[in-house]
Amino acid sequence: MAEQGKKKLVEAITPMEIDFARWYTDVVINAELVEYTSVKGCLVIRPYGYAIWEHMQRIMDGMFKATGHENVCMPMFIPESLLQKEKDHVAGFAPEVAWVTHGGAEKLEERLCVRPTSETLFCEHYAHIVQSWRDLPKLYNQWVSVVRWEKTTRPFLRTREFLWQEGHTIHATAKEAIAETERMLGVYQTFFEETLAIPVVTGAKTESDKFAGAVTTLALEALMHDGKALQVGTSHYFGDGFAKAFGIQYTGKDNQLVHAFQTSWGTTTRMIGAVIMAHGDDSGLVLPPAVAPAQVVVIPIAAQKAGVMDTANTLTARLQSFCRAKIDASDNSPGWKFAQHEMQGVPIRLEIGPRDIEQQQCVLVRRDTRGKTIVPLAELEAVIPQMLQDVHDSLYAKALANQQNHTYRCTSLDEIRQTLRDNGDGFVYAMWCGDEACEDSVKEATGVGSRCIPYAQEQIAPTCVCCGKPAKHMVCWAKAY
RNA sequence: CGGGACGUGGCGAAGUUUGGUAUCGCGCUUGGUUUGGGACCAAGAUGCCGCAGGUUCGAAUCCUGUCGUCCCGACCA
Repeated sequence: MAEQGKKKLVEAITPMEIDFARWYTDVVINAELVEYTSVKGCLVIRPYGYAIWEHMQRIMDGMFKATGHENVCMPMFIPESLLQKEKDHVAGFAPEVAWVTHGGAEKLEERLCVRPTSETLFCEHYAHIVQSWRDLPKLYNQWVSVVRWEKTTRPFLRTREFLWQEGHTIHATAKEAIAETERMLGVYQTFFEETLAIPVVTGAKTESDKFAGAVTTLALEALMHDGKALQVGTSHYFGDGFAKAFGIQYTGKDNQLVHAFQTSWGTTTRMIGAVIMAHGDDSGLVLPPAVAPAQVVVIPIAAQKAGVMDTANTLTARLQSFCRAKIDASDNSPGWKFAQHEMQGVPIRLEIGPRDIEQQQCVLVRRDTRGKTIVPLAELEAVIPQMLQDVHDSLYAKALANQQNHTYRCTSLDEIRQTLRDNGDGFVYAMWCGDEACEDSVKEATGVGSRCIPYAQEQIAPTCVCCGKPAKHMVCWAKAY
């Protein structure tokens, strides 16, 4: 009874098993990542959520710089006539753009679209600055927000305004541009594995699922706890289609005037959603150490007892010389703090109280396993970095095991239905003839859609899972966000 | 954009059927006692009942519209 009274005080998180969607929203709110505003799909990213984004940004931006990219910043507005220049592109995006029609009280002669993506702006710019083969390549990236007037919205996963990075590169040859598309997919994959501890399936999108205006779209798909796929990054090869539409030509070494070849690639704040749904549990967020705003939280026990706060403060300063550490000196009870920092996914909790000080030790508790270790204070410099690495490694291993346990290989539509019913949602690997009608039929019949044609191809069967004609590819199918 | 649910101090709810003084719990503030898994006592503060119209002597409650949130579908990073 007393326990029941206590539980009522706890900010309830709906258990995943009961309702995964509610679990997700409970976590984003209770971990203080976002706050709703009065505009649908436009959320406040709160300091804790934004700090996670800043770490993602910092690390990824370093990877872009290391591969020779420069940051730029394009305007937010695109004149309608500019957006119209590439017909597939405009057809893809027109349904979800927001328009500016007035400046103050004056109606604009030409309405301006709020960028849903910036290909057209980059193209206009490239048309001006690219004249010679000596001007190529240009390897640009920008960190901005874009607006897409989505009908249904969910924090981080689908918002009307979202933060992202969009890389836009232009090259002399198709070969170079294709290599860039693949290289950046690889950069993303490394980032997901080594920074976010999330395994991904990489491959090409099918024709029907390509980016509007692209020749090919490469994508990274991650599997969430509920067995649904989340597209967490894309890398597009445009050929010279945009260059032709926008008149981007250069004079080659042979004095011939030719069109240039382009790419674009992007990742968004959706990655925060991926972290939540790939690592989180019923106590809240579980953050990979690389992007955790605090990697260690110090919790003084019996803080007003002589020496405790002094020791805790000194210890925190010491930790800060080799990791991101903070102290929770609020007057909440220790139990409250434990729950709060678990909710926020802090990788390691360090408890220090009178008993520990007497013994010159402290208690370390890992967020992911809740494993407790008593460690001599003198050994923290060695123990904590190792523990952070262990947390990362076991998060990755656990996510990978989850992905593998929920990856099914099927040879018929019935088998797909049966497997999903018996084992829950996940990735379904099955063969495909390449016909769009079959792609649609699979979705219709089983509920899973094509996510990508994985690079890691397997010969599961000689024939299409749907029509029985000779198969061209193995496709990764899944229910998706 | 279709189907369903819901908007009441910061949060979660009761009150709406049957119109009549705005309720409860948590949180917050101040003081004190506490502190190894969401502490306790005392005293306080906080409401245009989502918003706009309408009906009525009187609306949180009835009617119309609108905005937002959640869930399920179709579309999308």
